[in-house]
Amino acid sequence: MSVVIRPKVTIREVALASGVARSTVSKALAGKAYVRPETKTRVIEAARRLGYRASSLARGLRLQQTWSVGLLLADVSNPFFPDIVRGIEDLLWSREFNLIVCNTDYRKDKEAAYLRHLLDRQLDGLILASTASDSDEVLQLQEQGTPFVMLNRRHKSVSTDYVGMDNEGGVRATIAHLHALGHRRIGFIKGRADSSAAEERFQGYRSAMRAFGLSVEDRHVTQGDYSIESGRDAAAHFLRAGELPGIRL
Amino acid sequence: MSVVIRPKVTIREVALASGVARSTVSKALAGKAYVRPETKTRVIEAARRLGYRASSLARGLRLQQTWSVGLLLADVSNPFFPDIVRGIEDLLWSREFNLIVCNTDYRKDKEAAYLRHLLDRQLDGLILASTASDSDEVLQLQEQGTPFVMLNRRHKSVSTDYVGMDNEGGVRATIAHLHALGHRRIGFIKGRADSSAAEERFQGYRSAMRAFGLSVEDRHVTQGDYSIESGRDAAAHFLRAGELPGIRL
DNA sequence: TTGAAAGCGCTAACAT
DNA sequence: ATGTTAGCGCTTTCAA
Repeated sequence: MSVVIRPKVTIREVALASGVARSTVSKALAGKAYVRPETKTRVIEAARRLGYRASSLARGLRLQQTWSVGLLLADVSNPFFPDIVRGIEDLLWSREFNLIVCNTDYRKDKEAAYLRHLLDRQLDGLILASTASDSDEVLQLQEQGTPFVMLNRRHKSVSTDYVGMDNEGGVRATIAHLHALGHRRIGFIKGRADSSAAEERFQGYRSAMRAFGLSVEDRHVTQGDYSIESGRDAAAHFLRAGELPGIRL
Repeated sequence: MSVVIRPKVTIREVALASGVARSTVSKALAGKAYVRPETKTRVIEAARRLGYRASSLARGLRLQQTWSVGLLLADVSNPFFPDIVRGIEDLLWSREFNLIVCNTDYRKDKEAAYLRHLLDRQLDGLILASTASDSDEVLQLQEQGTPFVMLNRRHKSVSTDYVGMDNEGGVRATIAHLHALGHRRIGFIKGRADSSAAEERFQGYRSAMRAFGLSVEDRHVTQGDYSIESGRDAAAHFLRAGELPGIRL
């Protein structure tokens, strides 16, 4: 088997083929600036014939753009995330941008390493969906001027763009519901300590309990970490204690 | 609020700061080639102090590399995929490569468009997990010389690298199991027509049925498309027909 | 309307 | 051991 090595055709070949300068090819293809219609069609035709596609590496270096955004999340295989990834990717696709997916495993070091790595890549934007609430890197990002959004996580001191859900309100509604059903001993499994979302949910629990005149007892609150195992452990804990919690979060 | 614009520090700054040429900085940082130890530490120190990080855009253009691989799949939010994405990303992370995730929605046109797009990006490799078995683009890929692997899908005419599961054997084992349990009327919901995996599974169904001396009846075979809806429709179909299928695939 | 030249930031071949 | 030069492929002044 002989392998056909077909060198990628560059703007140079198109220029040669259509008898104009490289800069003219660029203009003709970009569609802006003055180019004689006749020249323009000739260039476009040559480009088509040669199968020319501009190198995004070269354009990127020149324009300082990558048409890519990075998404930092804890773990794509956590069922919480795929729909989010999907939604983001859909929008990016429509804009001809690419999505780079990064799993941080809830680890600060991995997250920081990834962030550094992504900065080298000069991505056009970053979506942070797994950042610890006290991450220093977020601060650096802001200084660096890289556009980014926090997703479902807030930074505890730095003010940033943020998209998220009403964690506190959600838990309050849940507890109101259980209360309406007549439940009074309502337990709570906390999320990771460094998650602002977990913190907000716990706030919701406490304020709702207080609002209903129920006391928050230590034995009704356990610590989880969003994993299946920690949920099972917490449930077992409640059962062993002879408690049947009305809510598992 | 004044925004601090801190220009990205380039190799030039490091060269200036350490009093050597840009090429020397490059060598010193790369760690190969001859550089006097003293010079080397001076350069490294300057780089550290200035927070220098080489632009991967510039390096990429020069080295014709992107340290990225693209993954084409039907839909990340299909529960089949997240674990695969996760596994791929884990390996890439360890090699300091990035993963670009692309949803094709089982659409040939979207897949082709994405493929073109990814070729412009000059990715270092591609993983095709959603390609129709008769895609022309696969052929082009091969001619272009871009390294790629087919995942769970085979091309019907082109021979490529391939990673997949034993579709036929899996279904045969399933049917053997049902048969051992005493079932005789065994139905089958086919996957998408353009999927080699679906084809292999159906082969497994037919050969296993034959092996057990069971006839494959039209009313026991329906067409699905991997969506929840199509599964529900097929199940409803069987139930309406007064059949209780022993297998839903 | 077109082309020549410069430059994005880097690495490698080639002097020195 | 270090520096000079060229060039990756593109876009954008600027000049013609």
